[in-house]
Amino acid sequence: MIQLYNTLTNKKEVFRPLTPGVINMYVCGPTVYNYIHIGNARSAIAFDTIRRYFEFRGFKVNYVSNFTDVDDKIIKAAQQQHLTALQVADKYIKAFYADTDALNIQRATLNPRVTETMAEIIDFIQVLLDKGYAYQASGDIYYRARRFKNYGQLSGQSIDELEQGASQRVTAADEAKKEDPLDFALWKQAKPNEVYWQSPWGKGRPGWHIECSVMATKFLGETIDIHAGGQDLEFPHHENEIAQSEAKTGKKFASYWLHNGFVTIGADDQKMSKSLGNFITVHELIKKIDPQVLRFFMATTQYRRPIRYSQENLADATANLNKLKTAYQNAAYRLNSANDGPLSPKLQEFVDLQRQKFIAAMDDDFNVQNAVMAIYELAKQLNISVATTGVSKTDLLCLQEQLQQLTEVLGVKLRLPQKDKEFTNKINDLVHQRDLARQHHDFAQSDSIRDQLRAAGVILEDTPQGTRWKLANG
RNA sequence: GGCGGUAUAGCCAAGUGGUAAGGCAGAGGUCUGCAAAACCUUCAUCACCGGUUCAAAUCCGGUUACCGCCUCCA
Repeated sequence: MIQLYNTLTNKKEVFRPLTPGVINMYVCGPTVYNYIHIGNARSAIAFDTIRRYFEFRGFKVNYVSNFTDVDDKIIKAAQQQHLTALQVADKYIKAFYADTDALNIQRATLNPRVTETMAEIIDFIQVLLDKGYAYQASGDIYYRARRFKNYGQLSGQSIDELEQGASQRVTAADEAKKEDPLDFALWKQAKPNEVYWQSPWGKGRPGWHIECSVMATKFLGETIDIHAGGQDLEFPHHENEIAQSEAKTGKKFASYWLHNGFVTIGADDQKMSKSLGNFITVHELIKKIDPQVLRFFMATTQYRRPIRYSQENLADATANLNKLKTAYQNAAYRLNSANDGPLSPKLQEFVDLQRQKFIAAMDDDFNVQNAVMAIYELAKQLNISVATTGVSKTDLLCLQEQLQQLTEVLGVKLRLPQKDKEFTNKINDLVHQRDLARQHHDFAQSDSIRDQLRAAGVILEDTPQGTRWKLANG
């Protein structure tokens, strides 16, 4: 039984998809005018991990995440870079895939783009106009927020309080066109030299909120199981999506709303955001650190909690990940000399127990902190087994496989890429020379070889089964 | 002003009534020619005040601090 914290009700609820065994999930994607920063990555990692867990539990997940490929920021970037809006979008979509692939984020089932969904967006707006939920105002189309009786249900805001907040601000030029400050744009009239689409209301482009309503309902149906995104989207973006979608279909838009916490940075733990300018792009960061470390760092924090970005926390994550990788690799080395034999029932029982604990923790709103404990238990037992005389290959493989499977749910790979054969032979040769020196108690010579290898990034470890080696950088 | 979220050891963090999981770092030990890796041992009364209770980090009331949303932002 999986429980999710539903932002719509502010409660943990038992998760029941509309169709048993199938999950339709929509995650708000990025506006592609820049490289994604690690806050964006956090969101992608959080929901990728959730998706992986659902799949681990046997669900089929239809995972749709959009690209906002036309908006003010893109148009501005295009003008600055002397490119078309389309070219800017294409460039950063490509970069998005490069970054997310490095972070082992599975590709979505579908990544629809706003510019490829224009006909449906126009139709959708037309329905809202026909139903009286929208109105024209000098070329723009706005949504009548007050007309939608449940407006504010997701964010827990009362309409009047919102109005109070809004009233403190200076009214912009566009505000004057609206009937009510709460209203938001569905369609914006094109300004000179802007990219535009032809509509029944003239040349223009969609407002920000409408695209997600259209794409979610188009590709996943009028009622979807899970709608997800960052906490900053809860209001007004998701609130407006509900208003648009439910006004059109008369049906519940999404059963469960999930919102991930922010990445914070600096002494005062400020939210990392593009508007504050305090962001670090994935593109730059993964030049300096192993993308798997970033993945591990973010995937091992429960999705609703904030993540404090700091060198210390990153170093912590590195150490923890290395611990797991080392256990996995040491087992791989030990397998060469392990005995054949049946699986020990006691070990089987232990492994099953850890797996159950992992599942119980993840079932509880993806409590990854508790889930990861089972992973550490497996790694510890693996280390103990590796050091046990006469351990069977079967036992080692059972532990190793389970460790691998559970970390893979977090999107973290423990298995190393194949090393170059020529390189491997060269190292093995030196290791052999060192072993000979050690046999003759020529420790000056053996230590010299070890130092030489260390300088080359190869670390030697002597075990009762012989000398194993690994690369310093993992 | 409204709404929401946090506050547990140097750091990350679990824990929703029964006397503080786990990881990193630190200290000590075992193993090793020395290392490395690993294993073992050790390390906190839970922001503050008051209340309920045989018993509270956990429930109730209040206070403080920090963060976020209400405007484009994952």
